[in-house]
Amino acid sequence: MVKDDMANLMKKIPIESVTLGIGDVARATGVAQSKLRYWESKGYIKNHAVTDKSNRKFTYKTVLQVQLIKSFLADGYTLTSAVARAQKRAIYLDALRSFFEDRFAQMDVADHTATIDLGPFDPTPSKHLMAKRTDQQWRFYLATPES
Amino acid sequence: MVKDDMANLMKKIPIESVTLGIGDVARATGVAQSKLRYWESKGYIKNHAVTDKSNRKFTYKTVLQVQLIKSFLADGYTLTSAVARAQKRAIYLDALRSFFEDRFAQMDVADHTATIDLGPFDPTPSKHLMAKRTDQQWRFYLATPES
DNA sequence: AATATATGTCAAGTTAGTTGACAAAAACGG
DNA sequence: CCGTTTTTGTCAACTAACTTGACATATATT
Repeated sequence: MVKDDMANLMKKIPIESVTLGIGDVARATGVAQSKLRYWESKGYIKNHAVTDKSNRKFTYKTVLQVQLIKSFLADGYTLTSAVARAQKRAIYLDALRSFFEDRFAQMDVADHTATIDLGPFDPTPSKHLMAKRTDQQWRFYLATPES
Repeated sequence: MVKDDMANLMKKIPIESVTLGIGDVARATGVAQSKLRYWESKGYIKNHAVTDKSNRKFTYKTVLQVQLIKSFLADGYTLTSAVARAQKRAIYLDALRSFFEDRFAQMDVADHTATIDLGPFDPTPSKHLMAKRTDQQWRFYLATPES
């Protein structure tokens, strides 16, 4: 049984610190590099280049943003409104990350089962909320924390 | 209030499909490119290059793996055993992802609160387990799903 | 129709990554 | 401790990836 502090690892490599090149973003999203350059020039997506001479770099968050813009464009929105709509949804990633950092206290993985300790279950704080995967399915239950 | 199917977006861009260059991995982890090349040559980390002529590509999972190997090395483990130890923890990311795909039915974000519907609470399946963030803190509660 | 927005292409130049060779630490086995 | 193997760094020549700017063009917008 492997037992470890997963949240700690995730904090060592914040997702914002992982950047990728324009080719990687284009491949992942199916959006042409020329579009990405134009969108960047208009300030719709952010360039995280390390120096002013170096190549463009983007984050995973931008990848999601680009994917969103792409689908809104496909739905017939103009670029400007597609960007605005994508903007509102960008906060999801932040919310998601804060949830993981806040609540994934501990995680155990054995051969075929995984268990996540989600910390105190607020309606009954003496018990911990646990999630367990068996047979490809996650189920919740309450447990009294040890020690 | 923005309301949308976030899990769906994340599924459109599986994290494994996002690849990054060796420079990006080196920057994110602080591990030298020469090390990464050597580790790859020994099969400790996987190269996802698109063609046999093109440059090395790695995934976010590899970034975590590299970070793990690095910390085990710093703890005094040999490279071989650091790799073995990192291997066991690599499944965390898969477990995390499967939890997310399985359980993040819906997510709502308003100005200062975020709410995640985690689906039926198995001890009381008629109610849904909800997570809500207020004041930078996530709390769980049960709710009767609407319609 | 005229103008502004959005995208594609191409060439010449720059930055990033590759390989192979070599050197040299660091770990290992006896 | 010594010889060997593993692991890492550096460097030069080469290739791949990306950049910019110019131009063409298609698609809105007014």
